[in-house]
Amino acid sequence: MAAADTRETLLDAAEELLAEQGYAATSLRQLTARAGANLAAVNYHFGSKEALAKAVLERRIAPINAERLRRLAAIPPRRRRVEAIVRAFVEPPLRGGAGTGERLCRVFGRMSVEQPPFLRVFLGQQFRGVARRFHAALRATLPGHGEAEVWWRLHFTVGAMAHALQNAHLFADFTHGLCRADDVDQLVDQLVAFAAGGLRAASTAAPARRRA
Amino acid sequence: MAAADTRETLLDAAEELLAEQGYAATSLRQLTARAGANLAAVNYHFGSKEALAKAVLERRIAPINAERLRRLAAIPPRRRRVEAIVRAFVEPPLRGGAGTGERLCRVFGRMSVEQPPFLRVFLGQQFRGVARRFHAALRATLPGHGEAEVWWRLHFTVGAMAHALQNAHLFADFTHGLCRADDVDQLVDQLVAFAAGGLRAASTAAPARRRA
DNA sequence: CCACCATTCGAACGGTCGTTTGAATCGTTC
DNA sequence: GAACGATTCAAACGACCGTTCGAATGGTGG
Repeated sequence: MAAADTRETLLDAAEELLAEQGYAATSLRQLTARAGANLAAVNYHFGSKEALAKAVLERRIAPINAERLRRLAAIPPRRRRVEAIVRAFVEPPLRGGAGTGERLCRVFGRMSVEQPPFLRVFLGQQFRGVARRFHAALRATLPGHGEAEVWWRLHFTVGAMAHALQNAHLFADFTHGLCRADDVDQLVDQLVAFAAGGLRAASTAAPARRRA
Repeated sequence: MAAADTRETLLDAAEELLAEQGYAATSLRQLTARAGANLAAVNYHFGSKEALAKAVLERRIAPINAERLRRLAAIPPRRRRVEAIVRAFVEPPLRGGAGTGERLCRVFGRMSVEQPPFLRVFLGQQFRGVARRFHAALRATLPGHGEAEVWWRLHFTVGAMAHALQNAHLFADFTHGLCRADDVDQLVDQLVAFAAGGLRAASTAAPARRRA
């Protein structure tokens, strides 16, 4: 097998296993076995397990964030409604770069939750710029909402997206197969409607609030 | 130290570490050291690491779900608006049983994402009943929405809740401290407004949809 | 054909993991 | 105070971890 092939195969196997089991629970022996490569190949091609995990994310994040910004910019000013902005934000990661939508999103979700210390700074840097752009676009479309409020709601949207894919199986059980998160079209439509509704909700007054 | 104390101390230490690092990344040596107990204490009191993790969840889930149902039932029929139902659903886990709100929710989030195989069935059983009750209550308040649709949106609400706490630190960085997830009052208010808005959003038509 | 460099391979390293064991210790009961 | 069950303890078990190393292998340019 050519060297480039081995590298790519390792990245694919790592992407699968990180999505299924997370970072700590995935061993290099299991990973290289699935990739049909030698155990030492990971350290030869990437240097370490951490570097491999980083490479898995790097391979996907950049194209997805670029696609998000491309779609955001492509929305005609007359159609700058919340739905369109949310769709530009959630659809690229859900559909993935190359048919890897669900798996990729699960990797992100896992990593962002497991947060191996070496990834915190890295993940923050990768998403900060895109988040700012969408935050600004949403504020422009929702003039009555405060800055913090829109941040909160964008954050909630990310959570809804990540969770829906993470727990696709559990969710299908809950609903006796009524809702299937592997139907990406349905998922995107439902998520866009929900998040847009949440973003548009009346601004919270914030003063004197009741306790329980 | 009395036996009951050791048991409880182990549960507390496990709750902290599972929230911070997840299941796979937490070792029993680290855990027992923090609890000031002997390494063998875990296997003596709980039988295994898996059983300890299960016990951590069991200690909290039942009271929280009971509180959810209590609050749901306590809503006067005249005030059965979406906001009240959502608040009854999200506030008990966020505030936690005994000042442990954030930590507990992080444990849930971690576990539901990491999904150690031995916990999948367990978690499903614990939440199925409560989820059904809230699904029914929401449908009664939102007569125009379909069954699957309300399931989707309840699922999204859970994701928003879990994610907001999981990534509290990252989020505070993004917003330069503008949004602090450790301010539970603010978090609950923002989440209730967002989720209620999302739940109330117009029903998705579902037919012929565009592709990007 | 040969020398060369990149890659693969089997084997081992030290270290940590969850678990088990058997003896030491504690609190209670007679 | 002696006997006893419950609990704690130090130590070790085998297994698996990420990483490293030197030899074997492969294709390429001289």
